[in-house]
Amino acid sequence: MQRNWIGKSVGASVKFPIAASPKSSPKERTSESGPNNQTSGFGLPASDFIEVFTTRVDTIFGVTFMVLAPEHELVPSLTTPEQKAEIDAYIAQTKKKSELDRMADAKTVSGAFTGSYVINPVNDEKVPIYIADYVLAGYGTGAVMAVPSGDQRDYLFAKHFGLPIVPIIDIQNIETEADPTKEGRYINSDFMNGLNYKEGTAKVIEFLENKGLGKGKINYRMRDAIFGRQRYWGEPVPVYFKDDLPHLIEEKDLPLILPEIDKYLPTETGEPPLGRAHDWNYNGFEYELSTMPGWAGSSWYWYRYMDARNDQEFASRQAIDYWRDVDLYIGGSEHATGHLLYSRFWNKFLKDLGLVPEEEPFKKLINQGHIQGRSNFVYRLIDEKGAGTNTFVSHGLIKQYKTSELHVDVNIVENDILDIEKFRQWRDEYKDAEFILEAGKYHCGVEIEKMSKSKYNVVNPDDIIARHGADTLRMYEMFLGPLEQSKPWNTNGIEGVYKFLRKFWKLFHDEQLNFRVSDDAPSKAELKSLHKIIRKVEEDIDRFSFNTSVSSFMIAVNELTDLKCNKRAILQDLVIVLSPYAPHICEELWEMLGNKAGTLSYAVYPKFNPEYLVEDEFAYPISVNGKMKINLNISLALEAKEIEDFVLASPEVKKYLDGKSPKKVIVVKGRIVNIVL
RNA sequence: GCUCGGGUGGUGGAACUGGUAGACACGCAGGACUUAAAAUCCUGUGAUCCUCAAAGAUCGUGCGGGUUCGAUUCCCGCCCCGAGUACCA
Repeated sequence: MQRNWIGKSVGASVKFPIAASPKSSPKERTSESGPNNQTSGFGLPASDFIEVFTTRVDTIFGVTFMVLAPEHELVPSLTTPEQKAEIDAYIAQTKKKSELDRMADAKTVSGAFTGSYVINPVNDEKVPIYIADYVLAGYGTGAVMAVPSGDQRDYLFAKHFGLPIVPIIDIQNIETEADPTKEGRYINSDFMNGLNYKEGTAKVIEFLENKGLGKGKINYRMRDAIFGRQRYWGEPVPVYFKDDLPHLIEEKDLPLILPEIDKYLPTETGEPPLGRAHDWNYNGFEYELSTMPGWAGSSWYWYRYMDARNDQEFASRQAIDYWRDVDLYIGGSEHATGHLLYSRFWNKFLKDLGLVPEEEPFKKLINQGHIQGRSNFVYRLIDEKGAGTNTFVSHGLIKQYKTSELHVDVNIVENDILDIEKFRQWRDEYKDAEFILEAGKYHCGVEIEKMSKSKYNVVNPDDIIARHGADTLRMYEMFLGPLEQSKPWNTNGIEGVYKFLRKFWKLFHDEQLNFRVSDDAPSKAELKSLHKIIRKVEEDIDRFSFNTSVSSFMIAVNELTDLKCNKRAILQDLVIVLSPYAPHICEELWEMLGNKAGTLSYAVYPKFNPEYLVEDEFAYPISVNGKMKINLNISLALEAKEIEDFVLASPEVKKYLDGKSPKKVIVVKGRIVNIVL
């Protein structure tokens, strides 16, 4: 995602000489363009050329016009007297359009002819110069060489203004739209004719370089790089103005602190809020009134966290060398292109200055998913006149009726079944509502949307905590699925987690719910259950897979319940392992087990002992031609050849062999046996 | 258009590094306990076919190919959904 945002494009920069027009001599143009009359990198006056950036310099023989952004600095000097009215009108029209309109309006073709021409450097053809708002002043040079046969925007523009469209590649199909292909061989391209894309590009760049009119170039585009904000909350910029020129304030006067102001609004004259400050100046000189954007601080704040009370420097070298970088960054993917990109950028800068040790600021990044809303609907019956009635049709039956869909509060719906009584109480207008039911129940429709009050799909966690407790909510959030996945909030499965916690509690209690834990030595099976979960949770935490841990806890508690296990030696360790997932209930049980209250967080995580998990037999799946047929219990002490003999000799397998001898037998010890017939 | 995710039962999801697809949970169905309900417990639950039953067979991880003894997993080509972004030459 960041690659896309940086916007690297590999291409070439090409200069198109402006054709001398009889009505405006080069001299006049030079005087008009004033400060632009500098020499360019090519050793010629900049204003005698229009420079463009292109990623397809190979298509230069297909150029049939040139387009400048309306804001381009050469527009006034290029406009001939006959075209002045049209150009002025067009510029006025684009200025009126907001940035948003311009984007929304992307499909409408508009533009105006300046009356001037440039010379195509490869074939000396005169090419008309237009202006159009599809060319952006802020990107490249604000000018494009238009190749209507290869670029769709140029194509539409050419069609609209009746400009020629010249095919330049033999296999190009340009009947209905532009064809940007790189396959095929060049035509209508003079010295490039017959060459392919790679050869042609090299050749044309060589040609332009020899003439001093072009060179290969890589363009970058950095968005949102503006560093000033006209608002109060932000770091003030340590700059003052003297004779209208900006100067940095002395280092000894840092940090510059935000001044107090009466209200956080622009001044009456339209200055930013800092303009309201009284006596806020630098030795009598005015400060810059903009403040820094949010990403100024967010691009390096983790270093400040390392040494927050340091009033001498942003953080001491000692602190930075100790903490170095951020081990794990968890955040939403909406930060991937903004905050996280700039953070890397700043960090590389700080590294180059030798102020920080690491090239990259974050070791690991996780984008957590978003919880979406899950809306429920009821379906109101419509009468012949098209008016809504007070009768509601269950979702499965709506095809048989004419209905309109209405959002219903998800808090009066359970597992998509509407609580009819609560619905009647929900709003006065529904108090006499009638229902057409399916098997006695009203089924609601479902849709995934943003969580929003207007959609009545907002679920308040407090309600869930009141009903099931904070541990249930916490575990259910983990149980829902992988951390990185977005999904709708849906409490349909919450009962399972709630039941699990009660079952867990019951392990420590007898049938009358008296606390009862035994000090007997644990059995092999109990130790196996415990150590399976110790290992599983350790692995799962390492890969941030919390949903699978919760499942495994359920398995462990189910097994221990079946074993009727109430042994301290097992349960105390289980409490420790479960405590990050269900801290409240575990803290309670920890204390009941006789430990000092509040010390569970300091308990040592139990040590996994693989010996308890050692098996001496394994139920090998036996497959025939890759398809699983049966399981055979075989000692794990046997080696591949012995396993093969055992399997082929067993009567259950002989049935599948049908008297034939197998072509091949694959044995993977401890995993599988596959017989190929 | 581009970039990044994702597609597995009725549902949320599991499957380590190519090795028993559907763990765990919800829902549903049936049963036990109960005057009843709640709670709790037990059994079943991918689809199709076959059978009185037991058992069995075939298909099955978005679609089409490929590699492999073996593919949800690897490769090639598509389709669909979600998020972000966009006249960027």
